[in-house]
Amino acid sequence: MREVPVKTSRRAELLTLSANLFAERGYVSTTVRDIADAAGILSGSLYHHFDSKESMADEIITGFLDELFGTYEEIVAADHGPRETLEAVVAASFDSIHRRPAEVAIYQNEAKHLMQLPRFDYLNQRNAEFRKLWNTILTDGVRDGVFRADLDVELVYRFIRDTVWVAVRWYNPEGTLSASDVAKQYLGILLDGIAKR
Amino acid sequence: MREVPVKTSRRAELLTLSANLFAERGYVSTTVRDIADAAGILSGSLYHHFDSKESMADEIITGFLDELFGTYEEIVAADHGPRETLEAVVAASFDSIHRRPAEVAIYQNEAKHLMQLPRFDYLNQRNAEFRKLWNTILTDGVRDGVFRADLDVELVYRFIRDTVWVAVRWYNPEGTLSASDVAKQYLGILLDGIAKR
DNA sequence: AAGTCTCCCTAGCAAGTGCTTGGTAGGGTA
DNA sequence: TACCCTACCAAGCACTTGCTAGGGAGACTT
Repeated sequence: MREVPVKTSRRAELLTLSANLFAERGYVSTTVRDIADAAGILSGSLYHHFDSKESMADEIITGFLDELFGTYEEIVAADHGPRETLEAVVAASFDSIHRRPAEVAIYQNEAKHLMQLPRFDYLNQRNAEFRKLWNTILTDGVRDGVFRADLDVELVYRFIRDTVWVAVRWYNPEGTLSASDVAKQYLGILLDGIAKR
Repeated sequence: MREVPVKTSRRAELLTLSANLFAERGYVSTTVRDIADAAGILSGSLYHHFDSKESMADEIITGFLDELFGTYEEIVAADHGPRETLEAVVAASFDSIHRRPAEVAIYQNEAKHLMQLPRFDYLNQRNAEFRKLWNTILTDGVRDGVFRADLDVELVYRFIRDTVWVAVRWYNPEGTLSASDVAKQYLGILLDGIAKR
């Protein structure tokens, strides 16, 4: 009934491997032969583990999004104020960039194209969830007088969303700058601006 | 000696067309047959106008970057203060998103991969120029007391760069929100933050 | 009238694409 | 002994990729 560890181990290994390749070279530019080469097997052998190249990407993205939104739900459930919630969500996002850079990169770079396939319909749902999350935080914050009243909430949402995720392009998990450092710096700019008082 | 208008017209037509396709579907996913179909000709006929698919992308990106950096140079040459320069550069960038969304999208999405080809070495140079531009503006601003002293200039540069360009993903040139509207909102957040005083 | 140039077509090639097939070595289970 | 499982290989199929060779119709130039 339970999955045997050994079975999932090889799958997970191959998924991690292909996630890195997808992130580096892009989904379409990564061939099944590339993946197989990296794994030290032949391309046909991949199809013992997976139905298709597409299903590999699916599994990678699904796993990532499930974990990410699990974290978001915990934060929202904690039910702190808008500002604390915003800070926690931003911190959690940068943390996911730190821990799963490949998955974030794939989500960033390939989602737009994959979303068009029926199989990846859930990406649209996740986007809607994400948008709702941010709109709630920002709207609550404006209502409570924590955020400026003249904000275009929809626009601010887009700015935050894009700015946070796009950091995956330059963030180095092994670098001296930690994810929480980046989050603090970013929140400093976002909340108080770069202009001197 | 001079190029005949008709000659460049057809080229320009095909370039605009392929730029749109590259932006929508991505460079690798756009086939020469896709481009030819959109132009109403056969794929082989494209090679009367261009050496290769790669040279089409090259010409598109080069044209865009030359224009963009021309504008930047004018702004820097005007030699206003750091804050005004920053505002002008941001405004010019959003304006280029408005006028050439396809080119910006291509630059955003494909530069990373194209840069690895010797032919596209100039992308690295342009990146260096861009970085220098922003570092100068920010460093000068900190020196003059216009920007906060505790800024990590390198980090702020990355945030601004990415945030501005990534807007091409959602900005709609035909929408109600103009490029200067977006620039104003963005500068409001960047300079003064979203938190209420 | 002859030549040249632009723009396109017909037809195809070599290299690569995702994926399928039949088969096998090694291990565990009854 | 008989059976099944996991993980893989060898070979190749149908199709797509960027690109090429050679030619032809029409407009312009000389």
